[in-house]
Amino acid sequence: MRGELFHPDRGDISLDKVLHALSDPIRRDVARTMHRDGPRVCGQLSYPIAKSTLSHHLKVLRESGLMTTEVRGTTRVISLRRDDLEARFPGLLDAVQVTAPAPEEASRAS
Amino acid sequence: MRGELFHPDRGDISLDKVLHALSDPIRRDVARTMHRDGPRVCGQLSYPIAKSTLSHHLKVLRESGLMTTEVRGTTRVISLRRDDLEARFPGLLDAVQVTAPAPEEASRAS
DNA sequence: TATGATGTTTGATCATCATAGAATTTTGAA
DNA sequence: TTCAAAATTCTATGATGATCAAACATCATA
Repeated sequence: MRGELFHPDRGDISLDKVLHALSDPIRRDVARTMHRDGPRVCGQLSYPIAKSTLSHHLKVLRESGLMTTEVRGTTRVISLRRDDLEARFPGLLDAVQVTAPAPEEASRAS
Repeated sequence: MRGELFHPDRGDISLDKVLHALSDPIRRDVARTMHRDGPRVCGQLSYPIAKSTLSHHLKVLRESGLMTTEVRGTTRVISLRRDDLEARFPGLLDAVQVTAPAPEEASRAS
């Protein structure tokens, strides 16, 4: 936990990686939570998975360019890179229901 | 090639599967081509991959709900399920640059 | 009924991924 | 300095995934 963590520059955020990151429901939920509640400390996230697994998901989110991780003492604050994503892929966060009204999982459609 | 091919109902199209399907650049390009040129015959698609690999990608696209495959004699006509996708996940196809101006790969952003 | 054209399916291989437990790193506080 | 808390990294494993070559199925037509 020495050097700085990798974050891609805005212009280097790739659609391939972003879509792959978003294809996992837990990662989408983390993104949604960051959007809804603002920056979070990792420990405040709770999912039925091991800590190391969550850590892996956070790494995928960070390296894809979806969020930033800021080291604050012994904790880490994660935030959605909303502006960068909106600039690079307008409408995407809305479309995947990260930012969005999106009440229940199954939006009536058919 | 006997029975009918599986296509999920509009309401059963899952975001997980759609995003996974779209996370591959070849599959995104197939979707973009269908949108730009209308329904295509598979053989008109040309990528530097084996036929069987392309067939696999088309299956992923079809089973995710992104396109339909219609058997026409010895060929198959594939089409983008634009309306279904728009109804289920508004703005998604635009955001992932399937339907969109999207001139070059690297949209100036940073 | 052969034959060719169009795709798919099968079988195999190598890579990537989600997952978890254990060990490790870092920091803050007793 | 010792210890607890927070989170990552390491290591391993089972599941998917992308890929290709070869075999197969279907249809149209000579």
